[in-house]
Amino acid sequence: MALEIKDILKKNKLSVTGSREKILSLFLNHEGALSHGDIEKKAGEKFDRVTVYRTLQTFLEKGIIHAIPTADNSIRYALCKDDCTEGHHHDHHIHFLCMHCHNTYCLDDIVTPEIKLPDGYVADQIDVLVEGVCKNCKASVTK
Amino acid sequence: MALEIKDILKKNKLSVTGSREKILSLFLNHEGALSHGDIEKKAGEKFDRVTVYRTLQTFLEKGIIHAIPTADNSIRYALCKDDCTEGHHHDHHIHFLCMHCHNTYCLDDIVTPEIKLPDGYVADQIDVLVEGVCKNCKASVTK
DNA sequence: GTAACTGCAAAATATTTGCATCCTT
DNA sequence: AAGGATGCAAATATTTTGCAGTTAC
Repeated sequence: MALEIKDILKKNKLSVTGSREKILSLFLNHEGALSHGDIEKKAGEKFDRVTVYRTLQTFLEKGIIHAIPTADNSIRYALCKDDCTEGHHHDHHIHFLCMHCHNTYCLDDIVTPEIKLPDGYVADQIDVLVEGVCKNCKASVTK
Repeated sequence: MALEIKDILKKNKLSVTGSREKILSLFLNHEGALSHGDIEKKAGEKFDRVTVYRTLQTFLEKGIIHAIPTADNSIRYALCKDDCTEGHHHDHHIHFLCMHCHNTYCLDDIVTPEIKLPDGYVADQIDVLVEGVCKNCKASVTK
């Protein structure tokens, strides 16, 4: 796992530092998306808050993670798939926000939205946020 | 128009005050969504910033407006249709963010998304944000 | 060794809260 | 008249910036 982390950083022409390894490992070991606050908490008191801001910004610019705006105005971040490059993504994202465990899942390559726009509107990118109950929580709730 | 504004406030059991009339009129006279900053600017220097916060909060709670989270982390607000009540909406929203004029349009009752979730995921609410070029800008750009 | 990264301090910005005053009903 | 809304001041929270010291390559 540690090797994978270093590889991702090197592939993106980033120097391998403790904070980057730590923050990237948080994403790799967490199914779902993380908020800035989540990352600060999970990283312990080891890193300055400013470093978290700057690391997330760097990861965003490199396309390692992407931002997910949610209805409660708390931005979450999640790992991008390999085909996300240089901060640009393919033309649609599907995210699922579980009302039960509050995890955010990226379902990008699982479903495809069909959006019929009115005449005259041209779509360039589509972001879908679905709120509901995720697979894991559903399983634990209903037997 | 002034009558309509008062009616909306009264229908929602809100007292009719200058700031509420002014802020509500901004929404009624603007096709698209407004950010907190937009509202402060358009309202001129007449209202305290705190009043804008509190008025938007009140309108949100009454379901007069709803919040639209966007990828750049700037929340916008837009009028709700009549069937939005008490801060709860129907189960899907479609918003269109124009990359040209930067307006945000609500297309709620125009299109219906078809989202096929993986097994085990249960959807409760669906929010769609489409980025592209709106009808008005398309018309002005292409002859 | 050099360029880049980090932590600290501080500035800038955004949001919330308390309270006295004013306005709506 | 009474309850609610507003403005002001101030407290909090969030995000950004500058710079000196440290680390990666």
